[in-house]
Amino acid sequence: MSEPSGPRPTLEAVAALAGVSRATVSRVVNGGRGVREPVQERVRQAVHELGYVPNSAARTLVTRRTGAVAVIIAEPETRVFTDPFFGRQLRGISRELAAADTQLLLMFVEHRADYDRIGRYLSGGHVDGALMFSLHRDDPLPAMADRAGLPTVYGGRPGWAGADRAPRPLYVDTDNRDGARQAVRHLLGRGRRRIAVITGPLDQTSALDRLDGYREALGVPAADPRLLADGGFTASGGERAMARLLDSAPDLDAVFACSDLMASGALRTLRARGRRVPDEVAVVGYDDLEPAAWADPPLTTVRQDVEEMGRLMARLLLRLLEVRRADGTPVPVPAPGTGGARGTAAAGTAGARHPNPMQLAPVITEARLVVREST
Amino acid sequence: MSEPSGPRPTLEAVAALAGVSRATVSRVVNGGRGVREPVQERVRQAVHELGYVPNSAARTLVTRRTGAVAVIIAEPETRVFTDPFFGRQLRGISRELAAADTQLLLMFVEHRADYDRIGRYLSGGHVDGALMFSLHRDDPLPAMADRAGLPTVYGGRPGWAGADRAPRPLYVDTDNRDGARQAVRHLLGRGRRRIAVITGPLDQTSALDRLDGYREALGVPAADPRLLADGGFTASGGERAMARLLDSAPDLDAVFACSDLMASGALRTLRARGRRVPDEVAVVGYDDLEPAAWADPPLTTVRQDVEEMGRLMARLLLRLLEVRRADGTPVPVPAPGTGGARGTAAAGTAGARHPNPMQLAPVITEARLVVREST
DNA sequence: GCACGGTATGAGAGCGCTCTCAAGCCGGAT
DNA sequence: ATCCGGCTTGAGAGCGCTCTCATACCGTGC
Repeated sequence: MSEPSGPRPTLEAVAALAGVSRATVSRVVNGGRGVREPVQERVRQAVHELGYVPNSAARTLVTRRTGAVAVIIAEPETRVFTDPFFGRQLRGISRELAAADTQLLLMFVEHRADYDRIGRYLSGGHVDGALMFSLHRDDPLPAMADRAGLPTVYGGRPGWAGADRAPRPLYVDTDNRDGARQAVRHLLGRGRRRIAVITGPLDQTSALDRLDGYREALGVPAADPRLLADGGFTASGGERAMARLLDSAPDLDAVFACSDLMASGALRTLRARGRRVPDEVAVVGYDDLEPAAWADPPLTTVRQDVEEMGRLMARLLLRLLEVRRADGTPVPVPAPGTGGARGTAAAGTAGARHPNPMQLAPVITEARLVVREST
Repeated sequence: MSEPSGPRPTLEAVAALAGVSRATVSRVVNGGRGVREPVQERVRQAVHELGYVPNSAARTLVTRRTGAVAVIIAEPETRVFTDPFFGRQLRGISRELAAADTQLLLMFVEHRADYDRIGRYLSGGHVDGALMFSLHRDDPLPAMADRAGLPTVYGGRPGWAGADRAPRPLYVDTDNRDGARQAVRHLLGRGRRRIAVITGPLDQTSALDRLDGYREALGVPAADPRLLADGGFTASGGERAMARLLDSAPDLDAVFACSDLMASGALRTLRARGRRVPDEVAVVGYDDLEPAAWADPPLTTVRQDVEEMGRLMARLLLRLLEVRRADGTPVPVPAPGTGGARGTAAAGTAGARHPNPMQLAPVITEARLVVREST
């Protein structure tokens, strides 16, 4: 506490001051199991006096644990910071990791070259595990993590989940299909008959699943191409998609936009073209984040607890790390539903002393319609 | 490349395969200075064959460098992820750090307890330096970084900058005062006479400086309290502030909101109260981020290149680390303007072999009015 | 009195890397 | 031939920690 600069004190120094061995100090610093109370007290006193802080590199070198996890966002476009979705999820993750004293390493993938750097990083033993978001089809990241033997949890169901590929991926997702069904049924219930859909990029499962829900609710084998447009999950994409839809199907009386951001874009186009909402065209969004509440008129939307999803991802990963550490072997992941967890079940007992590996299963959270003035 | 699991290969293994010593492999891995080409080739071959990746903990242990910097966001409220400002800045930082192969550790401070954890972390040698944002008055973080001897660059001028306290802080900011002056002069130029201001939290220098610019442009020693309201830099805060202003000064004909987000909130209130924009009330925002372009009507605002500010922060820190490494001594920071750098000058020669310590100065970037329909 | 099991502490090896220093080698100047 | 300087390479110490193993110590039960 007294020497601000100069070499940082080591275990050795603390041991000398406390009149014990390095090993004993190490024990005290790591919980003190098997050290008598008076000795512990002496050691803690010395630690305080010298302002000792363990050197993380040395610790990592021998324990093979870094106490950090990587959060990788594979979104090449500007979406990450214009869509509050990522921020919210990140916040949930950050909170949960902080509670477990685990550090968060943020990495963005924007260019081809980034994959190299990140691949090297993941195999470099810098982190204990990884959280990955918003993967598109054929993203090389999962294979990299797999090869590096790095425990990974995905945000959103990865494309190969359910396929034969082993090991089964661990992920957190909402029930996109059901959410979309609720949205479209709501529109049908209000008498709308020409319901268009603005989808996300169709190489992402969340976008595909929402489109599937739309089809199911309508009871059609495939969506009418004139009523379908890809808005790329961005506001300006939603704007353009809405324009295309109005051109190809001028008689539409409702739009289901697969994200609030796209819905807000759609609202702008509708206003520009003089279509009144919801009188002439009803609009439903998805996410229930800021853009929904601020839109004019406020959006009917499908609520998903994004922050909670982030927290669940973090908990799942921390749990996976705990289990791995206990027995060293990779853990089989049951499919969601079949003995797996639903809702927050998997994380409910995060404090259990002996984690049950069977709880390491994908988590599907609920989606729920929130009705506002746009419908 | 063949063994996916099993213990990761070490320098030793590579050395054995290449038929050289550990030291030589180390040299090749770190650039190969002083190693003959055929030997280098043999080593690289072995590295490739074994899929060798250096162990970062071991390296850090001896070099005392981690290759990571902490980004600390001291925003207790939900502002961080609703205001695109942070995201943009983070993006700039992330890009610049990635280019320098430096990792980004993200930490949020939300509760009192977080300070402890972060303090410990900063003194634990986990990172080589820190970037801090959005500090409020009396934030304990700068003192912590200082005590830990951690090179730090601030986003936005810290409160004590210019005071006697040594060492002078290194920061990146825009010319908030000038930006505000431009905004208010613009309103005056259009014949507005009762111009209100919605400020940010007045324990932040950026909020204070913008308020100062407002006063200067109006040529008054202090703002009329009926024309001033704190909007806390949030959308809903702007909404409430606008309502208060309309109550206390019903005859106002213009509002300068010190962020786009607050301006969008103000627009909502104005619309709700039936005041036409810009006919009855002109509105100017600040930032020129998404909310400005999407607002209805689109906002006249003061543009600052937020992403560039992030990049500059990162560059400044990297530079500082480079200099520290070279001579080990703390570097004096000249005041901005007095021999310091303006605009991007400080970062212009980032690739110089022998960095000039004199370039390690606060950077003030330009603010520029962008006129749109709201005025 | 002595063997015994259990617990508290210390000694010391080693985690994987970098870096200093000494040794070896070569060509050119003496 | 001899020496010198520069360049390339290897040997080995050591970064700060954890963890195994041996040792010392204690109280029991025979």
